[in-house]
Amino acid sequence: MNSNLNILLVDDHLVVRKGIELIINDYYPNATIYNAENYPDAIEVLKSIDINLVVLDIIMNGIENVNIMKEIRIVQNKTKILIFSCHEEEHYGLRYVKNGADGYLHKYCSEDKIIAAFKGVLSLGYYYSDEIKLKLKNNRNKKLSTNPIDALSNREFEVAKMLIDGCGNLEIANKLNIQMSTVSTYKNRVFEKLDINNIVALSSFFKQNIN
Amino acid sequence: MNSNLNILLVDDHLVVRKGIELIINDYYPNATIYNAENYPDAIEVLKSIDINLVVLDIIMNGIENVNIMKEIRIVQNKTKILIFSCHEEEHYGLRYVKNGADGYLHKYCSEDKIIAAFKGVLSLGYYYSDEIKLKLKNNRNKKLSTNPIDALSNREFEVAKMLIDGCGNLEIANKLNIQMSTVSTYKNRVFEKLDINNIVALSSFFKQNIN
DNA sequence: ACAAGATGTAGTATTTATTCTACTAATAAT
DNA sequence: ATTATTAGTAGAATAAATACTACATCTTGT
Repeated sequence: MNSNLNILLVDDHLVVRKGIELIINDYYPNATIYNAENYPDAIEVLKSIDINLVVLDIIMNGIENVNIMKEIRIVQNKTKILIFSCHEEEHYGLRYVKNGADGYLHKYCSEDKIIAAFKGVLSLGYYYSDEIKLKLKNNRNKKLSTNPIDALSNREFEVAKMLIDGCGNLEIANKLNIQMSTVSTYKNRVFEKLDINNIVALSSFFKQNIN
Repeated sequence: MNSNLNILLVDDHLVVRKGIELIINDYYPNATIYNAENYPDAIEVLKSIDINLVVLDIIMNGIENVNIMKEIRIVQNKTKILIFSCHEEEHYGLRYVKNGADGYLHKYCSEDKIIAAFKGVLSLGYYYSDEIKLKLKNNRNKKLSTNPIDALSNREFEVAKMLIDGCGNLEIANKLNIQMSTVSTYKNRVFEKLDINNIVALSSFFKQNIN
C-alpha cells in the first residue's frame, strides 16, 4: 500500500528536509522522498513524477507565496499539499487552506502531530485543526479573493497605510478627524480581514501584495 | 577517534534536531547524539555527560538568550559551542562569538558547510567566517562598527527582535520576566540608538542591516 | 424589495505603553 | 585607582491603545 508512496519535500532549509525525511523513514519506510529547495525545482519534479503528498514551506527566502499552491494544482491536481510553516497556524492557517492547502503543520510540532497530519492528509484527504475547521465554517460563503487587501474598505485601507507609516492611533485619529476608538475599530477589522495581528505583519503584507 | 564523540543538539524544533542527526550520522557514524529541546534539559545533560560539541539554537521560543553560553561554560568549560541559527551570520555572528560561541552556522547552509563547521570546531577549536574574523580583528583594534545595530546591548537586541516578531511590551516583559516599564526603557534606547521611532522602521532597519 | 452583511462611526471601561526618574553593577576610560 | 559610561532594572504617574458594544447608513444578493 505504501510501497508506491511518493512524497515531495519543498523547503529551502536542508536541515528541515532531512529532519522530515528521518521522521518519514520511521513511519513510511517504503515511501520515496523527493527534494526541492525552490519552487521551480518542485514544479519540475511534479511534472515528471506522480506525487502523493507535497510537504510545502510556504515562506521561502522570507517571501510568502500562496500562489504556488495553484501552480502545483495545475501540474498535478490530485496531489495533497501539507503546509509546513514556521508561523502560527492561528494567523495564517485559514488563508493557506482557502488558497488550496490540505493541511497545516507548524515547524514546532511534535513527531506525533507530524505523523497524524501525514495520515490525515493521505487517508481523509485533509488535516485541519479544530480552529481552522471553525473558521472555515464561518467563512464558507465568503469568496476568496486572490488579494485580501481588496477586501479592505477605503477607510480601513487608509488607516492601514498610515499605520505602516508608523503613525500611532491618536495621530491617525487627529489627521482623519475621528475618534481614536474608531481608528482602533478599523485597525481591528484590518487585522481580522488579513488574518494578522501586528503592524510588522501588516507592513510585509502590503509590501508583498502591492507592488 | 570518533568513537567517543558526544554531541548535544539543543533546539526546540524536533525536525531540525532530526535533520542535524541525519547529517551527523553520515559523517560521524560513531558519535553519540544527545537531544535537548530546552535549556534546562541541555544543562542537565551537560552535568552528567562529557559533551564535545553543543549545537545550539540561541533563539528558543522566540527568545534569544546569549547568556546560555555562559551557563554552559560554567557546567563544562571545555565543550565547544556551535551556534545554529536561522538568522544571517553577517550581523548576528559577531555578537554571538563575543558572547562565547566557537562557531556560527546558518540553518540555510549546505551539508558541506555543516560538516566543515563540525570539523573546524572539533579540530581547530573554532569555525568563523572570514567576515567574522575580520570583525573580531577590527574590534580588537577598537575600530568603530559601521552598523548601529552593533551598538545595541544584548538585552536591547533581544527586545528589538521580539518587537519585530510582533510581540507587545507586556508579552515581552512576561517572557523575559522583567517589568513592562523595563521593556519600554529598552525599546526607547533602541529607538534612540537607531534613530527611529516605530516598529516598522525597526523592522526594516533589521532587514536592511541584517539580511 | 427586503433581509443580511458591510461600512463608518463613537462611548466607556479596561488594558497596555510611555515617560521620567533613579539606582546598582559592570565596563571602559584616563 | 578613580571617574565616567553603559547596561539592566523598576516604580509611579500619565498617556495611548484596545475591547466591547452599539447604531445608523450604505450595498448587495435573491
